Amino acid sequence: MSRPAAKGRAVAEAGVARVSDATLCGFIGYHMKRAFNVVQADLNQALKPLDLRMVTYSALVLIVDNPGLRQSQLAEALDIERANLVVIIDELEGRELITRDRVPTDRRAYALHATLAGRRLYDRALEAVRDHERRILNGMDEESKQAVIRAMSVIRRGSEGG
Amino acid sequence: MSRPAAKGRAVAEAGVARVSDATLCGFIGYHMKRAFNVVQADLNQALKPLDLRMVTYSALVLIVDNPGLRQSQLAEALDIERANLVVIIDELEGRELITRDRVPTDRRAYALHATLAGRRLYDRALEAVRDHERRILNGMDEESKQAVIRAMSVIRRGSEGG
DNA sequence: CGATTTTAGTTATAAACTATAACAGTTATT
DNA sequence: AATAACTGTTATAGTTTATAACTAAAATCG
Repeated sequence: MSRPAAKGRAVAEAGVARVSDATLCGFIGYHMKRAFNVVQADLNQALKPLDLRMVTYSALVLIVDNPGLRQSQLAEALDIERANLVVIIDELEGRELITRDRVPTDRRAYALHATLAGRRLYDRALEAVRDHERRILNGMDEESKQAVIRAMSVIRRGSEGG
Repeated sequence: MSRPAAKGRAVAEAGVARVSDATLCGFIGYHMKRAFNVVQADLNQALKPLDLRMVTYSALVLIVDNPGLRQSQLAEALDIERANLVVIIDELEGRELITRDRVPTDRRAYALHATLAGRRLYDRALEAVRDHERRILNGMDEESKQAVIRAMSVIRRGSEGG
């Protein structure tokens, strides 16, 4: 009788009543991380039926869109180490979604090309990712989307020049 | 003489002239990932002198701001597994930045508190992170920042309800 | 030309991060 | 009192990311 015990909480004190992240909320980066976690989780969920992860999906898209791409170009575009790209390419090639074609004029390099199966999966994946974005953006208006893209570009640009 | 060879490019064809990420650029998630990579790299760089990483920094901030916090509360707030939080707390405790205090009313739990050294590091870290944000946002106007925060909140909210 | 340096792809390996299951001790439920 | 649920922990395996070293081929330069 003497203690209402908020929302059915039991006797033992349960630390703080509510965790405040007010300080962290003062930083854009915090909001970006939290939101990106959601995006990544949902995206991987959306790609799972196609047996793709974020990185294999991105790689496939760039290979389809840039026929003849070299592995080192792809690694740079994806911002991952050449060494780590190898296993990704191995996987896509093993599933016969892409081919590694020796380049006659530079026998060190491989030119990457998507197979028909690769292009078909590309189409399906694109569809799945469009659905995913519609879902996570939840009816966000076009203006807001553009504002985000502009802001993200500012951040990205900053890391290049001086 | 017959071949200008764009921008001093040597004889062997170097795959595609320029990698197009136009398809991926159609997705907000892509822009977020690219930008977040930059943020994360710069943040970790900024925190390195203080021997903090993104996650240890976030944990320290939440502990300072929420005295008496339980590990399970912190794990949930940081969106990481209880099991994985243990080593993080171990590290902060080992450096005497925080203490694990047994709770008399619930002898399973530990209440987390920052030490004086922890609060001092908190202050320095906050300063460093503010500098970092100023750097990466590169003079972005307040309105754009708020637009980003609103958009990130929309994404984050979407993952909670139905 | 021939020696040296650079590049492309690869392998091996370590480090860091994440997820899962199982456990002891304690508290809550019925 | 018996059972279930919760807190922190350990162990472990899977993933991702970073680094160094290697082969083969091409570019550079005396």
